Amino acid sequence: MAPETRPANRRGEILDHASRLFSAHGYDGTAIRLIARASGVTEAAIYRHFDGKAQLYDEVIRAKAREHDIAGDLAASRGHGSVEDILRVVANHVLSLARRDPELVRLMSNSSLENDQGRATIFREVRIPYIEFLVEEITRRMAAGEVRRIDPVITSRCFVGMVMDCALNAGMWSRFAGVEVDAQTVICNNVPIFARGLTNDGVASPSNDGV
Amino acid sequence: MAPETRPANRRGEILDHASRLFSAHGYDGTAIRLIARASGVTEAAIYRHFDGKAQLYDEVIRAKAREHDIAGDLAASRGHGSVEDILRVVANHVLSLARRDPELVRLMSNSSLENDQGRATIFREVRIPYIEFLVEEITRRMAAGEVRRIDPVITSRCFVGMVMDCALNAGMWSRFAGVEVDAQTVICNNVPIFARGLTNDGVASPSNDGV
DNA sequence: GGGCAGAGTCAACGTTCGCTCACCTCGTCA
DNA sequence: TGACGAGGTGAGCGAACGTTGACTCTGCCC
Repeated sequence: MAPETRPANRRGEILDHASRLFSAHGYDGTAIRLIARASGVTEAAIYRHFDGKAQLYDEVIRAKAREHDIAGDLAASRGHGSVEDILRVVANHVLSLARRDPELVRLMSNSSLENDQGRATIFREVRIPYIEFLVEEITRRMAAGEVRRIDPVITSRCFVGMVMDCALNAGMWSRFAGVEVDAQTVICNNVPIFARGLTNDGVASPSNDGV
Repeated sequence: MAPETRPANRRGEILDHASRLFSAHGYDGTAIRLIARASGVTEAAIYRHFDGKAQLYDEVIRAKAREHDIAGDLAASRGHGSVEDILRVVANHVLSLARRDPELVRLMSNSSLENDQGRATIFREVRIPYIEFLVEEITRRMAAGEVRRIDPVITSRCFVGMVMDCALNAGMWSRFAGVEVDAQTVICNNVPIFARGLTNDGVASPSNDGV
């Protein structure tokens, strides 16, 4: 077959196609042959760029996770607003990330036990930034008296877990309840509940309450 | 090979071994040969009992999910105690289920996208019972004025999602934080937060607060 | 006793898997 | 000009995969 024009970044192309296919069919369900065909090269060419399937998968996960600067995005909101505002920032970011990058969502829910390392990589790159941001904010506000005495780490992990679970299982919700639930509706319902449970006075916050 | 004694319930034995292996290695990662060897029969024998690998997997999921009568367990707590008590019942049940049946947990987090049906089965058999119980309880207590005006369905789904995420990712927690967090500690921290956010007066409940 | 159905074995089918080898074709640079 | 390395091809390796067909054994019913 005539290679009309040889692309400058074949490696990146392979990574893109591999990412799409891995997220669609899982690790075991995606054959190197398939990635090669999608990338317009032979399998041997892939082995010029990557050491093997496992390493290719790891690179896919790493690249996908590093595409987003979660910690950087969140840093802009550091120390601003009420606890409720902070929770809203985190929830909004998670859900918009899931909407913008469905492949990442599928990789997150796909990571099998064989590839425990990939699972850990996603956890570290995607989940930890949210948790650490939240821990810091909650701890600060607990010291200031805005937040009741709770365990900031457990609380942050569980809140992030709740939002992640929401993003991961959005498809299931519509399947079983019939109705599609908007992400904003979920946030408007749940963030105030959590915020109210966290704050010291039982009232959500001095911010706007009218929704 | 001499069949010393022919077991009465070969089919059940195969299901058991298949369940263990599928939960350990995933769908694609578990070969029929492996299940056969573990069950002490040949592969052909498995095809005497099941139509194929996909059907075997589906039966595994179905059997595993039906092992537990979640709705029946919860029914005993219907209408009793405060909202906080109800949340605690649900959280306790989920986490004790996860502790008693690690295979189920692994099947839940393993279900790949190829086997979307298995994923839906688990969702329906395991998650829905919790959600429906919670929706009913919250709706009742909202009518009675104990609970603020929120969306019972969204709230229930998110609470169950939070607890499920907690159960599913317990292994990751210990890996990244180093310390193992006890399930009871998580419940004692989070259930009151959620309950306080739900109730009308901002105070958790008339129940005991001393922990 | 004879036929039969269920349960199991053995051997193999065709396919797909991850991966490798020998070879080719460029652009680069001394 | 010519050596060379990066990047690509085509063929094919051995192994593992899901699945099947022909056969055997065994207990049960007529």
